[in-house]
Amino acid sequence: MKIGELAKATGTKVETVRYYEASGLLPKPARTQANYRDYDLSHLERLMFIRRSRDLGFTLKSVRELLTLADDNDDPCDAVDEVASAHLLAVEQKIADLTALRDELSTMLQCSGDGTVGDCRIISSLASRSLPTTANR
Amino acid sequence: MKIGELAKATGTKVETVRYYEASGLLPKPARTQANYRDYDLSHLERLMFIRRSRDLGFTLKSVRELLTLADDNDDPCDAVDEVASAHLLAVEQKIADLTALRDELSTMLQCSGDGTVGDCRIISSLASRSLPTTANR
DNA sequence: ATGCACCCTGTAGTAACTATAGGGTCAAGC
DNA sequence: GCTTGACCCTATAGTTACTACAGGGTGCAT
Repeated sequence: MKIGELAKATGTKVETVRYYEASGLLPKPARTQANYRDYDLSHLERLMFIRRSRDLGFTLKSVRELLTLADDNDDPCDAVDEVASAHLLAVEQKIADLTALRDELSTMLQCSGDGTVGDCRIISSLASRSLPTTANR
Repeated sequence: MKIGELAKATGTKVETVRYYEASGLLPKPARTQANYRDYDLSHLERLMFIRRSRDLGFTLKSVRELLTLADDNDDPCDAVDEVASAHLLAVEQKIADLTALRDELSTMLQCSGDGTVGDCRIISSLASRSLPTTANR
């Protein structure tokens, strides 16, 4: 199959497919006489794996790891578990961070009124958390 | 104050401060005879505003908008409100996305066992969502 | 033979920094 | 008076995961 078909079948852009090849995630396919990439089922499966992993928020680095692990069919699956668990933890952390952030934002927005910028609470709440008494963070 | 002091006072890296200047967020300060940047209180305040906004997840583009709006002290504060509300919405969307993702990940992880990669459920659940019947997405 | 959709390579652009190279400045200590 | 170390300067490249050209070739239909 040609790159456009592969791309469509996996919901990927053509450029992205080429990018995955360039970064070594997708093996180089055969070429037709016209120098077109010619993919087979194994490429399709691998690309689907990559896309699904990306959809689940794994970085390409993690995808690379997962692919390496998946290729070694006899390895214990602990390492896979580790990658996935680490990612789950990271996602949970991000949710917690974003939730805190949402609360702050919505507090900030609640006291917004009809005034001008001069006495806008949003602006002033952005301007100051702690004033220049000591260094923060 | 010198750039290092400003950086420390706002929890910013020196390079980041220079980057904000280069991208027009922070006005160019005076220079000492030795060509060192020489900041005053207004810079400190502006940088604090920027950092606080960034901490709340605003993009630099939004920060730029907020700063422009904040500078125009007599404008109605509606525009500020709009930027902040849009951001709140985006954050809420992201939380929803990540929550769905977390659920999928944790489902995936629940059925992980002690086997080898050959029958690892994580790998197979990454490999296939829908098989090459139709295009997805 | 001409149009159109598709393919090719190679390079640059995106966001928001971070890091490096290769240099100058300043105050302290010997 | 000279060195050492911490700081400052500019300019450029690297990071992540793509996306978007520019400039060209291919294949099929009309």
